[in-house]
Amino acid sequence: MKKKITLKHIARELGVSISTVSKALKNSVEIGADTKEKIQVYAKLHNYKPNNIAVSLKNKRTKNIGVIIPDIVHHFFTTVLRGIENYAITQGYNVIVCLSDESFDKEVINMELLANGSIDGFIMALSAGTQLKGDYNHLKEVTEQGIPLVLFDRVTNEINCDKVVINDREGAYQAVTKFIKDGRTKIAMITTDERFSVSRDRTAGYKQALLDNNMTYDERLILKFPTMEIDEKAIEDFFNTTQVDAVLSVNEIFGIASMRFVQTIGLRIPEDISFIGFTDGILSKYASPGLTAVAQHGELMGEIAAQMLIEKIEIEVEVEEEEIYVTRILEPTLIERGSTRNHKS
Amino acid sequence: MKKKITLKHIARELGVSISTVSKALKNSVEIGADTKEKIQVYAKLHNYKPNNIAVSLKNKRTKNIGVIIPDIVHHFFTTVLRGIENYAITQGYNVIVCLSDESFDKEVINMELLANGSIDGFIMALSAGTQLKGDYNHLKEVTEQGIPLVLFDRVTNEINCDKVVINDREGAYQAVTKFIKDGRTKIAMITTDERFSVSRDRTAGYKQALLDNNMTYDERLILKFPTMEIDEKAIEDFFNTTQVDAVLSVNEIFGIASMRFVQTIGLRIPEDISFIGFTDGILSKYASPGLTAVAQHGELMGEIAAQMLIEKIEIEVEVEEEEIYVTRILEPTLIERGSTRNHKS
DNA sequence: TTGTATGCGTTATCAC
DNA sequence: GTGATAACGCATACAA
Repeated sequence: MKKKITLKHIARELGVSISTVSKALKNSVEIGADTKEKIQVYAKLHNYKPNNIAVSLKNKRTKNIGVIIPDIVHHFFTTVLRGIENYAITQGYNVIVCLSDESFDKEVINMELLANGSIDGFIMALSAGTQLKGDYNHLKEVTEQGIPLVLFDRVTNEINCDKVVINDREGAYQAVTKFIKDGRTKIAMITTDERFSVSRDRTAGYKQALLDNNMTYDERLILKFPTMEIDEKAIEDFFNTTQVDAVLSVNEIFGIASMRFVQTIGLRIPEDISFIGFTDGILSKYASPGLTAVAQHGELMGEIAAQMLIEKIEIEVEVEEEEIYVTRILEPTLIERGSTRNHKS
Repeated sequence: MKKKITLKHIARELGVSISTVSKALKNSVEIGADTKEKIQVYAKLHNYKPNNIAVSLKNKRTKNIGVIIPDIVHHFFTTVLRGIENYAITQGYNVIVCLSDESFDKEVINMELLANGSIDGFIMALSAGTQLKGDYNHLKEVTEQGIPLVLFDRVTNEINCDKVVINDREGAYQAVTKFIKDGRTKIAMITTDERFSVSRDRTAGYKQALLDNNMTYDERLILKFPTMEIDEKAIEDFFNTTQVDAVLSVNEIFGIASMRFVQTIGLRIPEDISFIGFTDGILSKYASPGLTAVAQHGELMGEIAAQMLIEKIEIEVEVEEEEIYVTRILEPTLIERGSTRNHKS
């Protein structure tokens, strides 16, 4: 077991001082060519690498970014995480991942833990619990400490920080507009509690598109779940009692489950009923027929979030004045698959 | 912007020494009740929390565990990661995630980066690149430095360390046995290069089951891809030219894609052809029909890996003697869905 | 050109 | 009971 070597070891072995070694390894011009050579050779030979922790303590920079997401077994978050990781690594940052598990308490605990020096900044999507509770003090504390924060996807206006979201409203609007163009007249929406920012915005877009096309907004065509948890029974009841010819779903699971069910009761997709789901994920792609989806560009979102965060981390905030925070809004894209087709043609 | 408070601040404010503050906050009996009280109150009020980095430097323990996986947008790894995170958090550990992106080079870079003091131990699944290359020096170096390592799922015999895998061979054996019991006679297998440990073992189980049932092992019934990358065209060619009535797939993507294709050419599942896929994931569950799957119990695997790792981290390795490494083998479970059914009944 | 001293925030040993 | 001091590994301002 060969332990890690430190500057001190090298200094002792070579009979020089620690600072000489330190400078030599940074190729400082202060050090004589021969000593530098000697030290560098020795370091390479013994595979010297500076201790990250010591460097962090000294520099007050960890080169770690903390990511807190509600759930990792969720294709969209996973996609964002990949984007974050990809960009972070190019800038020499590591990603520390914590799961809030949709719980307010876990979110708070994880955040406090990481905020004690482990990370240089946060990227996060709010947990369901936090959104339902509406308590953002843990976020406020972090930002007040001067720790940069970027919120993505599930955000709140209560906090002043950089944000990156997709235009959920526009995505829903486009989807419904497409249904209408295709000749659909009874357009349903499967959504969740309005306290979830994404559901609120998507429902707003749905409604707007109907009104802009002189169609009526009918509450009975809305199937609303309290959480993101799927309830197959409710879906069955809904489709058994409600006549619809198009369905927009706030996530792909609801959409896929609905497609499966209506197929079992003899409806044809897309002839009798067509579907569009948010969050173009792996399920949408491999469903039969494929589920037309509003793509959220998770990977891009992650890259942008990481970019915004690292930028904030690296500009020395000498100016204590009013910070400028921006919200990047990405445009969604409709990915057409077998679950939609022109009704009249 | 209220900066983080340190022991030094408290000491200065209260006119005591730093060590007194440190002890008081640890409730040391050495400190007088009143000073202790005073200090604790002040600390609570100003929300003092020790700086993780400084503690790490002092203790030579980071309370971080490094996880290196090939890909995060992959349901199985994601599941394992959740298991790791769940357990780690209960023990006060954070998870630092790095993606090797199936590349040998990235795996090496990430590993070296984290090994320089950022983490107390590693949990990882080998990248495709590493397996194909067969070069495990980066793992050797880490273990030689005394950093605990747990390998899961994609492992190698070249490295002495704790491992946790499922019994891939047995999983395949069970699947094929079921096909045979159901009266299937032309059982195909979709797999990848044999240098991937999982493919090798699963193929071995497939072969063994055939032989044990006095059936012939026919190379022509094997569709082998060079990597885990899907090639839809090859799948189409295979099913267009080969007559089979059952298919075992080493992953769910290959299985799902195959099911979709055979349905388009008019075959009925499971009447004409039945399917079983490895890695029970979200796709298997939501496919039509559902894909019968060999469940790998990723979350459990992650928990066990984390448990093994943390145990190794926390036992002081005073005894330099021969380490005992164990390999935990989890038994797979067959999850039956619509893609299989008794052929003869 | 090289070395000394100091500090990052904490803990632990030892002296008072 | 309390505090000074050293140490973790590194970086750097300042001496020599």
